[in-house]
Amino acid sequence: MNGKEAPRAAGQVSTRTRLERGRGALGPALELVHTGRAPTRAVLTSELGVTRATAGAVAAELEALGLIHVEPGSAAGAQGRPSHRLVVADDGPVVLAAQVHSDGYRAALVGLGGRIVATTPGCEIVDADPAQVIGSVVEAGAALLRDSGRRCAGAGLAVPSAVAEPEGNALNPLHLAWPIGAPVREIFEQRVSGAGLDVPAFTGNDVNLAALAEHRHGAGRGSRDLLCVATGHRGVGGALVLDGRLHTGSSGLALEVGHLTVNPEGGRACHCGSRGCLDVETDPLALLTAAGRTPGPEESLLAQARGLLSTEYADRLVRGAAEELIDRLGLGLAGLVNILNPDRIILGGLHRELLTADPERLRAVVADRSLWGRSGSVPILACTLDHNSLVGAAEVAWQPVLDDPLGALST
Amino acid sequence: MNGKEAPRAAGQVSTRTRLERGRGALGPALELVHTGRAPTRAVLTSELGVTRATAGAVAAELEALGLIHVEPGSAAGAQGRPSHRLVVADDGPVVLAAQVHSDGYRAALVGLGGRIVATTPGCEIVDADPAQVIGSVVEAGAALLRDSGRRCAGAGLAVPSAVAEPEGNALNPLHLAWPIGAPVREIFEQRVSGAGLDVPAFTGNDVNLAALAEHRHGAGRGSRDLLCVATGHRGVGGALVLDGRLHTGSSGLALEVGHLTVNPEGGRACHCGSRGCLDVETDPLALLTAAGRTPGPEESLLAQARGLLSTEYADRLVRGAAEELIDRLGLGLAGLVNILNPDRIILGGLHRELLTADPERLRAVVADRSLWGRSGSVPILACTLDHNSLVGAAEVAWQPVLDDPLGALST
DNA sequence: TGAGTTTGTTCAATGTCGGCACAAACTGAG
DNA sequence: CTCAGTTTGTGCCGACATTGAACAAACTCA
Repeated sequence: MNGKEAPRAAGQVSTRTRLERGRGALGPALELVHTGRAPTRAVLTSELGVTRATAGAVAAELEALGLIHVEPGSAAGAQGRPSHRLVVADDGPVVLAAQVHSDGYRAALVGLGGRIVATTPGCEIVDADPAQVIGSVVEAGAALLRDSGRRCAGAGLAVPSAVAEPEGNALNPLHLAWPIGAPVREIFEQRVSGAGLDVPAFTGNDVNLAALAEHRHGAGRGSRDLLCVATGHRGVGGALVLDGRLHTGSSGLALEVGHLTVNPEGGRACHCGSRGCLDVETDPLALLTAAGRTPGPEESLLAQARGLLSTEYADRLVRGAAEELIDRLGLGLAGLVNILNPDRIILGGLHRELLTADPERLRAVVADRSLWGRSGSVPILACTLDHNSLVGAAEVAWQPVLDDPLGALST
Repeated sequence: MNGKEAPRAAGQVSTRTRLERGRGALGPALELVHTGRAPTRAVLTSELGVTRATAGAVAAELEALGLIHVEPGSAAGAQGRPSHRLVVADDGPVVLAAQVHSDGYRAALVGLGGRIVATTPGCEIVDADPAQVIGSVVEAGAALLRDSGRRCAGAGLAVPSAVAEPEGNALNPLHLAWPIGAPVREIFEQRVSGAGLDVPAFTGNDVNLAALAEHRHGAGRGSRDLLCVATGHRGVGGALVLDGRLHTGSSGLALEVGHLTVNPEGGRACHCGSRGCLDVETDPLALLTAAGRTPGPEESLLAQARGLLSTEYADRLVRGAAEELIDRLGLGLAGLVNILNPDRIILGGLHRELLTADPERLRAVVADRSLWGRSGSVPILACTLDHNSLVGAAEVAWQPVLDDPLGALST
């Protein structure tokens, strides 16, 4: 108990320890390469706002970590010495991405840059128990991982439900027949570590994750205020990406846009108790019934609705139904524009098809019902990424590495 | 043209120059003192996450800049050596804050910590020309500044209109009889520099600025996702403060909540062409007419509505009118909660009075129409600051100093 | 082939911040 | 009143990321 031999450990320790620091610009640099905004070392230098010396050191360190490759030379055609190309390492670590939706589940390995390295085929769900389903998809992903022999840096899961923060419970997995409040994050974390993976695991809403993926690798690139609205098989989801970060609100429930009123004169009854909600007015079932079709059991509602739009759009009834949905969707988007003032809107699922069917009509409705200035003429684009929820699940799994490559990979 | 004598200046210069850097933690430290979150040097140390040595150096530098005072000792009652108190300098710089609303204008000098150092009485508007009005309020502020003899660090103006970014035009100054699109920022900047003040000048919407002020010094302290809704004399405004920063959207038009539909069964006609908008259903005029009163010309509508609530709330007709407005307001807030998922809501203007009249009713409506989890039980509080728009105008004027004290004050 | 341009590399200098030791200022018990 | 215990302020040194500048390398164009 001699003070000299046992100096107090709790003296004036700062919150940031040495280990988790690493080189300061390492994270931002990796994010620039990851999102394709730094194709060469020269633009990395200017994007980071540092000297060439620092950028060189940072790039070298990322290469030493096995995350990127620095490829010298390459005839650029421009004047001066060609800059080294920065590319994502094709033999680097991957993350395990998983998605569950009302029609099935899928697992994949995703590298930096949003590249899907390997994927399982879509599997059907045979059990309504969330622990079973999540266990299956994690197992499928772990099998992919074993086959690939690559290092795993994290795991992410996309579910078709709002996920409450900070608990990680699925609050409305209505179309999965899961119990309300199912602890999906806890289940996923358990299954991931149960599969022998000692990596951080994240769970999020599928539309949120899709928006994140589109922001980094798809139609949302470069946007600072990105609004994403999508309908999958049933119901409508929304997401907002602000300054490159997903905005999920204080408890993960932001952008639950399904119950915006878009049919003031009544409309279809919604399970929320109200009528004319975006959820029931613009989803695949709404299109089918508006077109006078009775949905069959052989295909998913989304597939049937898509088929209707692509093959029978000339039909007067189908076209009328589509225009009705477009008007309703436009009303909902205009309401969101007045509140959020995004600089870009991207649409996924059936909404994507509605946009491509008649982009002018949708844009006109949004502009007409938005109030002032340029907010009404916000660009509306279609999602461009395949499996964007899956890639989004990978994005959140990558995030710790993007924030602090040295710290996340040293463990 | 000798390369040796004239070295290229554009070599590998980084974007951050030496002058605008200053000590790294200087800005965060000043913000902590400014918002009252660092009353002593000890908590400054822990809040910044640095060592005592660094915190001491930072505090000393802020004192050398004349922004704060470091007062040694002060019997704290607790164990150990009492920590030096950090207080805002009462002889330091001030900013010029100005506000224009439909009833008049006011100028003030505001120090750090949101302290109003001096203020003009409320002045009536005699001219509908924005340049005249803004000129008058700047002149009044400049006179205050001359009398005080203190240094001016910036200027801010609050206007009752959406302000489009990046131009700074007032898009809906309807109740001021200003032309739509009046270049208020340009006018304000011109008048400020015309008054001999070589300081940055900022212009914003009054509710936005009020929300910022409440976040830093009032009912919004500590909130990470703050929603503010307020009605002044006519119309309803909203604001969102995310992580301490005002969220104005991509072109300054976010949170234009006035045209949310809150009366689905028709309701009053709004100038936007629709019916049942929040704007016309919950403003002072709506209360007066719902209570069967014809507004008189002697007082402002807000004052008359406030008077009605405070003196005649026992009246069946008045109470019924108030409850109708509360239900409509609750419907609007619930819609915003579903989209934004704030962790706190604060209400200003007449909405504040409606909340205090029957808080339970309002909270019940919001909870009933919000969808899941805790998002519906979000705390709803009344604004607490006097002149919060004025203090908010000061906040944006202070912002450059808070971001980089050394750079902002060295010029 | 050489001038001009742009980029990568090396290295010393700089400034910030962490870690440590010690002094200072208070409380509370005997 | 004194002394142990606790918490905070200060001075000093070292680690280290980053700058700045000089120089080499790689390409285009005349």
